Amino acid sequence: MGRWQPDARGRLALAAVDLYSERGYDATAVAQIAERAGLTERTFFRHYPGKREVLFAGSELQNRLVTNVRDAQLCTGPMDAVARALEATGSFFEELGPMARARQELIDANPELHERELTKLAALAAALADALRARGVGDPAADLTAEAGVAVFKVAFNRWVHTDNATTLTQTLRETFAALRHITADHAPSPR
Amino acid sequence: MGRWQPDARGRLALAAVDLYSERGYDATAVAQIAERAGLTERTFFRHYPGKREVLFAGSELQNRLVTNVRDAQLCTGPMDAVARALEATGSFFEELGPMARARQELIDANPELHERELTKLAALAAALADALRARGVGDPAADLTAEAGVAVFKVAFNRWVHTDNATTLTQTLRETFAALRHITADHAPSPR
DNA sequence: CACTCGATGGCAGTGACTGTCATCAACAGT
DNA sequence: ACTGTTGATGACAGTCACTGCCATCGAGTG
Repeated sequence: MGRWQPDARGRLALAAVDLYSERGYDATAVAQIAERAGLTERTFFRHYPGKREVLFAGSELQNRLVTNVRDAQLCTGPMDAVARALEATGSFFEELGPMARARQELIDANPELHERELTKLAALAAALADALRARGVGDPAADLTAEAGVAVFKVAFNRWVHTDNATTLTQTLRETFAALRHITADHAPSPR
Repeated sequence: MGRWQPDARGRLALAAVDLYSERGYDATAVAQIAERAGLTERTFFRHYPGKREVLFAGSELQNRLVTNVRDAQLCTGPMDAVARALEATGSFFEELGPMARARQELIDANPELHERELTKLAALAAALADALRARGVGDPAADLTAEAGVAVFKVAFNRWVHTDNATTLTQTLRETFAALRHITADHAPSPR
């Protein structure tokens, strides 16, 4: 057996989420997280670069999206590629189920965490735009498609997460993309 | 004459921007800002809630946008209202001229500042969505229109700020809205 | 057995931010 | 002119996130 208990990182994450839920994010000190995990504060910062990052560690969503966009059929337009890539991630969240909702409650309750989420979504948009450029989409179409796609995701996810599970996230995403299509179709160019 | 020099807040802002530009944001301590302004660190935090907020103090852009959306003609669709409200703010930035670019350079050089900017844009989207709902726009159309509008603004502003002033921001916004219209028009509903 | 390596502890330090109380000119009312 | 209040500031101690540096010590390696 090792000199230390296994999976220090996982224990830290568990302790952090528990404490954030129990006493609130602000009222939780890093030293308390470390103590509950049987470690020291210094070790916490060896596993996570900050207090917030425990809740934003993975990059699986971004990886899936980029892969999906890269592997999309060549005939599809940029918005189709992004839309289908996003819709394909619905299962990702529905597997997590109530975990995703609990996490989102934590984030919504803290401006600092909400801010961190926005930068994660911005990174996602940047990665999507890069994937589109790799498909030959030019500028500013690549950035715009990525940003618009993430905007749709924001609205759809927010709607899904605050609804008592009648419709799936994938379905909500489809409807939101359709709504964007209608909204922009009504929009006429501004007169000079 | 008062007991103190006038406009403490303004002196703090000036000192902060100067120091951020000279030594960088991270290398500048709040105590140094206060010292240059002839004040103490404690007083800085009485005028600004944090080190970042010096660069994000005003809310004039948001006020203008909300007013413009509220006063838009009733016959215009939601996206038209948002598009024209945004295009009307072009003059706001062009009056500021090179100040806007210098500020953006600072922000782009620091992830912490960039993060703050994202939450300001998110607040702007929320305010736009509220203004749309006040016009009778329902959900999720209000949120979606606001988020899409802000997405367009992000791309257009980024493009304008990194270009040597050939075209105006208003013009860039018009083109970007047109690009969004083309991109979404090509997008077909996903097959079930 | 010696040697290295990797994960951790310990500890001091910096800097952002807060709570609290003291100060003191300006101002209002009498 | 006297007095009480107010408002912006100074002064100071304290908390907490985060960092650098060095020590420790079991586990693998030769």
